[in-house]
Amino acid sequence: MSNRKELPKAYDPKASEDRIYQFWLDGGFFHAEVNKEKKPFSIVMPPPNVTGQLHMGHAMDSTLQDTLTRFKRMQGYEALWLPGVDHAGIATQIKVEEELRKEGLTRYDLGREEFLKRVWAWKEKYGDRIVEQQKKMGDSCDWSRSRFTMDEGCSKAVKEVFIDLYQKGYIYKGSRIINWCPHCTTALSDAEVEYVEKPGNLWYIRYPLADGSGDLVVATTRPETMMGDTGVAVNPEDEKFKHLIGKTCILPIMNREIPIVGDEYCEIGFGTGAVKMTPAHDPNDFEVGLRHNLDIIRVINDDGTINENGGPYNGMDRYECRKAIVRDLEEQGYLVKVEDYKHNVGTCYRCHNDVEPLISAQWFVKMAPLAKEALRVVYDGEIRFVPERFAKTYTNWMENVHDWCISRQLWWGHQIPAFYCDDCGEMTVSKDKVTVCPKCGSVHVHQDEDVLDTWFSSALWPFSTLGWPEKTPELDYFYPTSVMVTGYDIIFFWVARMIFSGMEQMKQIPFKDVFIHGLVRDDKGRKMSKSLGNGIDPLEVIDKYGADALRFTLATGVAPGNDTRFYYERAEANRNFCNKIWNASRFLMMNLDIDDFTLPETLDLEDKWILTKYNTLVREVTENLDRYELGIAADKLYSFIWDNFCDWYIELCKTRLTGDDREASVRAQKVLGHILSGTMQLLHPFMPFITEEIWQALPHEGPSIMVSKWPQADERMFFPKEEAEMEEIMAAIRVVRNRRSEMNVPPSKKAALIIATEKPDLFADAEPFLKRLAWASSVTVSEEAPADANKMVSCVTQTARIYMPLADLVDFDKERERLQKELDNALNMVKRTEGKLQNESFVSRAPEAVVNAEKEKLEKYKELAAKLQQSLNALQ
RNA sequence: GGGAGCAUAGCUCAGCUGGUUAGAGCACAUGCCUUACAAGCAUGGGGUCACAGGUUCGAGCCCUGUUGUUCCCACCA
Repeated sequence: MSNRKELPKAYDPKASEDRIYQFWLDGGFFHAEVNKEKKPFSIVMPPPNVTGQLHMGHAMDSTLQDTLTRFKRMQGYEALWLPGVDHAGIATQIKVEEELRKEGLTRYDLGREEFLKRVWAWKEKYGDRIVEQQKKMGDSCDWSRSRFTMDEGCSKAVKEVFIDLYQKGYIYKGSRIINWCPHCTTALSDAEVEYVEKPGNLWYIRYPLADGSGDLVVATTRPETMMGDTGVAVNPEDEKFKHLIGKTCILPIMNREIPIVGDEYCEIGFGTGAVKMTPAHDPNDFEVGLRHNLDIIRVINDDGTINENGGPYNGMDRYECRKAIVRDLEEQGYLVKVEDYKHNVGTCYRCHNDVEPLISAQWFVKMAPLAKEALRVVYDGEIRFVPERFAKTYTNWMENVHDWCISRQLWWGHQIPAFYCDDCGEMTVSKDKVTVCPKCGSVHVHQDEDVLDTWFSSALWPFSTLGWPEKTPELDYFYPTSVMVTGYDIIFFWVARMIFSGMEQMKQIPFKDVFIHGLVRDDKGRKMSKSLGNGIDPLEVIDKYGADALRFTLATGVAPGNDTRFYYERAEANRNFCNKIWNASRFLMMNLDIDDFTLPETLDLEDKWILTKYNTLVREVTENLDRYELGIAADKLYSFIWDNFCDWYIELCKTRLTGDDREASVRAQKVLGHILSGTMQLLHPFMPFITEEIWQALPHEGPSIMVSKWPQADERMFFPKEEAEMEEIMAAIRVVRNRRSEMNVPPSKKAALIIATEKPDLFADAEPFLKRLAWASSVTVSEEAPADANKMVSCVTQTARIYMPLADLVDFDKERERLQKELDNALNMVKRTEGKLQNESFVSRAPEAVVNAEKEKLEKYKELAAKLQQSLNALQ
């Protein structure tokens, strides 16, 4: 017996995971180096926010990336998974400001420099938290190469790119309508605005014509902007209003005379047909204003209050103002009517407050020239989206992309490297700090106060993390990266921007494949969110069921790119799977007295069967993983391990392991060990901890399963004939079990089996299996049915008629009925298959293999039907 | 307005380039403490693959349309 220590009955992830992770770290197995002997495989991790705490989305991201990385590493690639953290401008600044507020302070009280010190301190304190959580997931990142978007190298890359794009004329500063968040007090890009349908009103307001000849009614959802109205637009083709173009009307409350202009933008028949124009607070009005030279009057402050242009409403909050102005309009008789109206309101993706469109001087990236290459590489298939449909999401967006507003009125981030002379107003864009104005020589120079959009630095992530702008060996070796793994929710924010940045700076794609996954939702299909309080903490799941169970849950049962719901029941099922694996290996350990798993010269029938299944599994799992079909690969592993290996092969081996034949026992141990350790290797990318634990406990070569060589399908280990024969035995076992179960015969009640078959040797050799797995007291094999068959229970497979003398338990009328039903079924199949084969066009057009399979099928059903008929006759 | 996804067992979902009698987990029913595992074993019930056409020798899968549903983009006041 084994001298190894007794293993506990259930797998305990807590006892293993931290220890194993530390073992991997100590072994340096996560580290990747430039190694010309090997092919590179690289993934840069989408950097989680420094404010962050691991959530299910990260857990999903991690699982997929780690699975791919571990797979490729075992396949012999130099596999780099490069981790990092994002400074997350707005999110982090908000967090620190909240902290300050508790002390009764604002960032302005501290001043920029002091405030930034506080943020850095905060980053030091919380920045590693998520890393610790990623380690709990088992992530095999090269932590020695971890990066931060605001570290020295990344900051250098940011400046370099800014200046490059500025010099090419792709970055410019201009006054345009931008999305402004009054809560975060910063500009946002279009991508950072989320539109939410909200119930609102449509207010109809009367604007009297200046010449007193009548009035004009406009409809608006935003009456609080009307102090900024500088015109009214009507469609030039509109018969109703045509004659008013060129005239003026009086803006109520403000009593300002404003022009009526004709513009196509105004749709005939929509609303009242006349639209108030507020160029400072609406992008469309702004465009119309440009065409007709309308004044631009801004009425809303950065903090969402009304400014001095707002007349009586000066100082009011925008929503207060809305109420006040509606009341005033009504009192003064200008309000014609109010309708309920559902409309989409832009909200800030960080704080979810309503965004205010307003005119402001900001920095922009001109997108048209950059989009061209970014589109080409996807059209041409240089970059491939998996699943493919996301390529369309990407191209649709990129084809219609607007210029990117990149300046943010924040302090936390990369400060824009533009310098202004206080004396002559000259602007200088420079990598190095400018202290003297190059135009007038003044020393009164200050840097632009604004910082860049967080996504500006993320856009450079695939090359900035590898050392760019320096020409490092890492950059040369690992770039372009192999695959980008991320959720579909950040295709626009991030994937799109990495692609055009990569093309512009590196002249090379940043990654070959984009592997897109969906969102993890709660059990009711809702998005997990803080406000709903329905988020499930991955660490809690790990605590309860183990990291392997969590990973397996996230990797299976979902088609690529689709959303998935998280159920504790699924994690539990996968925990049970861990336990199953654990007990299978425990079983082997208890029966193990050899030191190596080299396959024996002689293989038994069941060995050939499992080896055939196993080698098919190796081949398929490898193919599936290569095609990013992780769920399919995992499913195959699950059913191989549970069904083929545990439920059948281990049971079949028990005869040899418990028998007296030493040679036979050794053969079984070798094959068991060979398959189990190979299976652990195949499963390792999905379930790294338990597979390592088991692999270490078994005889093995090398320091760790994670650097062991990925199994190869062995062409000499496919035995189709024996595979089929074994399955004939299994079919017999199943059919006996089935009959016994129907008759409620307990396993303790054994029965003699009398088998009539054309393959007596095969079934005679299977006697131990039949005894053990079909509860046979004895097995008699012959070519003919017994004479007293009519007094026995019978069951039939394609190759055998099996009789059990359990006559006392059986109602022979029912028995006949059952056999007749089975016979009818078989005859139906024969008919169906014959029909197919008699179909001339099927035979001539279907591939030969399909036709042959159909012929085989026909033969089998014919045999089955014949046997059923014989059994039935015996009962007459 | 544009684009995309989904609709398969009671529930949640797989089903890869069309090819055996459509699968899994959970739930359900029956019988089992069979010396790896009751977090287990054995057996079973349960599906006109949303609907209607079409292509094909063959359709859950491809095409067209319909219905329901979800999401993304655009943002008509």
